[in-house]
Amino acid sequence: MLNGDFRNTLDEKGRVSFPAKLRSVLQQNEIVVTQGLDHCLMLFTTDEWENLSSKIMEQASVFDPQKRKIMRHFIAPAQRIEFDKSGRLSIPQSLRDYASLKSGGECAILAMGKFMELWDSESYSRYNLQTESELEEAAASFGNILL
Amino acid sequence: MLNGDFRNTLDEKGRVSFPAKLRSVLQQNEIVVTQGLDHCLMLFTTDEWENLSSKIMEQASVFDPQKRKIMRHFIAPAQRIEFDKSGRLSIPQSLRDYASLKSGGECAILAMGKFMELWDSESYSRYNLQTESELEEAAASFGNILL
DNA sequence: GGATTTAGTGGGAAAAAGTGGTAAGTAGTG
DNA sequence: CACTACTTACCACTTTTTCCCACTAAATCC
Repeated sequence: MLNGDFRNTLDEKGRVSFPAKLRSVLQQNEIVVTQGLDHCLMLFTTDEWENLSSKIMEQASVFDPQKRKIMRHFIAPAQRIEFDKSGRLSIPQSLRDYASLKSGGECAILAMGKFMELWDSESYSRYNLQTESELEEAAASFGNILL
Repeated sequence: MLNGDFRNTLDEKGRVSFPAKLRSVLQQNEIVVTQGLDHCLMLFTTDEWENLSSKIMEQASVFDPQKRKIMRHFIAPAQRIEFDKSGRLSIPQSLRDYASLKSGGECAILAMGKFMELWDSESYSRYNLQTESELEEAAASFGNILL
């Protein structure tokens, strides 16, 4: 079970170093990156990705507009990326654009359960501000689980 | 299993360089291009195309208006195109028109499973904006797969 | 608390990918 | 048959990516 919240910088060449703590849990030299929701990127282990994508593809018919949307959003942008010698990921341009990751900017890496998210730090702060009120409501509906 | 999301430019002569990463997966130096849905082009390996088109043709009766439509839309405009020495595809005029690909404009190449799509970049952005709300709904129905 | 290891950052050189243009060939037209 | 328009093939250049090495900062160990 993955967890963690890290801040690293995306350098001029579009590389982020992937937190060592997460790498040691993953036990593999590569990861699958694709578009997520709310304009962040989602990261999966190769196994998790195979699992997820095959489930999507099973259901996917090109003639259903919603499924086309899902395929274009999640399946197409997915890329297997290997860590370099210093444990960094080189994020492809199109994915950087989607998550508005700026060269030289800070990004947030969140790990939760079976997947991870990669955010532009500013976008993430903005998201947190905008959804602050939703948190109360959301937490309320989970109240009985918590205590 | 193909995947990827790339942005390349269509030059003044109607050529797009086909992403090297996809070419290395395809293992052949030609591809079949035809009209797709949502005003993009669809690209197939020759094998996939043979497979798909013969399935369409089996069912096709000239006396059913819907099937005439399918044949005219997918079968008729299909073209085998070879890569040039620098790995580019020269897109025929009529297909460029269908996808409103502009000379000197940027285009998006999406790969998903058994086929690929070629979009005018602007049209694709427009599509993404228009379908942003659908994504939430569509993703919701896949929520249980994710976790 | 100082020394050693580990994580994270930055940059240079080589390779690969993508782009633009000229020349040669082909087909269609008057 | 000649001319024009268009396509194809080839070559040269630019940009991006990849690989490697070096440095700094932080954490860990004794």
